[in-house]
Amino acid sequence: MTSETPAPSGALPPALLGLSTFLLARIGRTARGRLTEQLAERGLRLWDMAVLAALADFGPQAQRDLVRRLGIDPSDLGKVVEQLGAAGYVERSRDARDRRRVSVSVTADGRALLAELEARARAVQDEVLAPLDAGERRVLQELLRRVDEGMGERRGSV
Amino acid sequence: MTSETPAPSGALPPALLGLSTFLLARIGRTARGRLTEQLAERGLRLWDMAVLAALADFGPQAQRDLVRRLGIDPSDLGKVVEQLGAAGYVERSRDARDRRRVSVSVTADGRALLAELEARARAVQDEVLAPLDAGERRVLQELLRRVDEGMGERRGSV
DNA sequence: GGAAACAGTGGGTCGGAACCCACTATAGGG
DNA sequence: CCCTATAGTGGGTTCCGACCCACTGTTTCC
Repeated sequence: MTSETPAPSGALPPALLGLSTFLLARIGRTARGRLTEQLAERGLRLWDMAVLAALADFGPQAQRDLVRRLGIDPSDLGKVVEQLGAAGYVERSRDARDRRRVSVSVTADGRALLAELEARARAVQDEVLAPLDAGERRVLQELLRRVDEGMGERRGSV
Repeated sequence: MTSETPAPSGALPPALLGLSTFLLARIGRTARGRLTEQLAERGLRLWDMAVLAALADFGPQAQRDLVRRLGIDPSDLGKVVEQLGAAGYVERSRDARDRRRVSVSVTADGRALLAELEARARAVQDEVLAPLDAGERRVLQELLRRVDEGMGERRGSV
């Protein structure tokens, strides 16, 4: 019944733990890691989820819109959409008005998948935020939302 | 005065923004990235700072202790210490009691460097947490600290 | 009708982080 | 004294995400 985790014997340096920057980096990394793990169980990555969410929330749109919205590289998006398409989670069709564009839409299967992924994400969340009660989680969520809003977006937003 | 950042035209999917997991992943990634940037200007990486902080906070110790404390790979730590030593930020000496061990301590230069790095980290923090006032930052810090404490530590803690 | 801009695709590169193994030197227990 | 465990070093590999270029087809503007 030995722990699966090697686990540091001592505590981390207060000099680091006192920096929100550092905590954010550290916790964010863990959250990201666990989320990625969950997605990997379905053979997916963060971008897949982001694309599905964008399509579900904003409706069918051209790849170029997804590129701008998500800050993903056009080439990479192509690959993501290709995979999602092959698996039946999204559909692609040439835009009749502008035949350069490929309009992408999420299928029913895609929506179902997204729901599952969101559930997994929420599970990760419950794990990570375990020390906080419901009220505190709401406060945290709100603070994070505002921080996120204010962040000058650079590349690779997701 | 055109923005240096390409910047997504539209907003991100609410389905994602509603997940704290996602916000943490995203913000944490940004924080980490900017911090890494700052360190890179001095030719350093996160591990360098972590090691300096650990030495400053807990005093001279063997590499093996740093390995356990920080959850870093022993081999990687060796490289970090080697670099820091070459630059004069830490000193290494064989432990007289147990000559297998290499005791590492931070030098005056190392402390000065650490102070500078902390200042840079705080600058990043001011940037990232700009939307929050002082009180809110304190709340956030406290929530993060508790979340961090509760996180079952896996590998690569820093 | 031709030139220039744009959407998308395919095929890469590059750098970083995590990880791992083989080896030396030392310690400590029987 | 031998055998095993430990500390550290050197030299790798592997994986992934971000990035980039060259190219095709299409539109737009003159």
